[in-house]
Amino acid sequence: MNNSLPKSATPAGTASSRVFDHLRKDLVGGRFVAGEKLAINALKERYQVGLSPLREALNKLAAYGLLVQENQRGFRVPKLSRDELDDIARMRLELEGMALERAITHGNSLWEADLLGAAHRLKRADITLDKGEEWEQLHTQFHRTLVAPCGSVWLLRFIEQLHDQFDRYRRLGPKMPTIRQELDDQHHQLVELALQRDAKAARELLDDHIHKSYEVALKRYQEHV
Amino acid sequence: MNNSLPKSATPAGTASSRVFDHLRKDLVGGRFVAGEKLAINALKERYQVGLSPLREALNKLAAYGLLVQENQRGFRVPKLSRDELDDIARMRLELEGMALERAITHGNSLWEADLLGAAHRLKRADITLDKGEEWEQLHTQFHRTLVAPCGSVWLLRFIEQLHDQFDRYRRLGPKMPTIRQELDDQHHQLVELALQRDAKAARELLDDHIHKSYEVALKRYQEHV
DNA sequence: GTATGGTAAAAAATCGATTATTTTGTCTAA
DNA sequence: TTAGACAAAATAATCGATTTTTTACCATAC
Repeated sequence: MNNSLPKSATPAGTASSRVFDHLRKDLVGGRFVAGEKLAINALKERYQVGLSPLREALNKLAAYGLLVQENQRGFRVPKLSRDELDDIARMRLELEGMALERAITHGNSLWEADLLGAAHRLKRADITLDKGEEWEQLHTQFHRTLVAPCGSVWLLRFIEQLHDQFDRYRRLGPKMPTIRQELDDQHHQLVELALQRDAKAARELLDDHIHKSYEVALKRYQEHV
Repeated sequence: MNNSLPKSATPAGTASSRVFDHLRKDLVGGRFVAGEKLAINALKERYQVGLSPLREALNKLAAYGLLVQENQRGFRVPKLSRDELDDIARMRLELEGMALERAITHGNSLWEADLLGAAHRLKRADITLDKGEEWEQLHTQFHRTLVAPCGSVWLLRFIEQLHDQFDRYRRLGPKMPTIRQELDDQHHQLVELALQRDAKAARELLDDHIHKSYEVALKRYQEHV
């Protein structure tokens, strides 16, 4: 019997995990305003789920740091602050730099292929497509691939968390084409340096890359307040 | 009217947050066997809560990394592995070292007082009292205090997470009095070096401290398997 | 005017029961 | 004996309703 049919609208997984993924994307993408208190009943409607799976997702997001939970008074979207942005950027510098050096040491030829693929897909991405969501997806994937073979699951976990937090700032405003091009170029330079196994140069470039992204994020934050 | 009476058994907070705290302690303290599948109904009994708050707590713990959640098949206690222990210890070296240097730079006299207090309470702790739980509490608190003024909330968050993970290994077996004494001494030496603002020496000592703790944890893990 | 207290409405948290999925056990056919 | 099919049991996930707590509003006293 053929059980492999797509079953139409069964995206696999529980209602809770689906709403978690969706909410996470929306929080990182700035679909909620920082500091806002979440109206659970409205979210039920918005995501078409019941209360239980929704609350489970909210609890997970709170533990993950994309929400803050106050006992007996629900969930809110964390406030943004200059201090926190600085903190996040600095931690990205430290942790991603560390991870990149390790990745260049350990990464094999499969990694090289993945990296080339991820960079290529990112370049090809249609930035106009639904609010740049496809580009965002591929951009995240590229940075994930870059550090993937660092050998530490905890380091990767922290980096992913920081990325989500950083993007809350970076994605506050619309795309900035000029600086955008510069950052895109750096992605390819990063791949080259990685393939050449030049850990030192790669780390310096990544530092610069994060620094430039930080400037973008900071500007958007300041315009946004 | 006097509303400030203790209200006997009202430890404040929601059922969910209470069971979260309790479960976290039990998971870190090794009250569950690694790899074990959690029987939710049994937990309901054990912690005297309903299904909803219990599941919310489990979801938070999964996001925090003290449980693994598999869609449609509940929660289990994460397995232990040599590789992961190595990873955790290495990350502790990196992150706590970084945090300690920053703390020594930024910490003020209030911090000095807190640190002395935490070290003193740790020394005074009755290690025989209920399975050393009081000592564990104070030990955690000491290490938290040590790095507290590092200036990065994310760094502190990651360090706390790593501590919980590390303790799953360290607390596998019973106390080892010989090495225990050596580690206790180091706590006081750390305070001294911190007060002297000798960041370099302090970091080296902390490295050694974590290294020794790692040896303990590794031995316990190997005996435990 | 400000503060205090009381009530109604809203929202959060929790419960009890239902539904969906996985696991277990048994039987049958090769 | 073993693989597969099926049913029954166990467990996970979700729903709908209830309970608890907070918030908003208004009246009264100082």
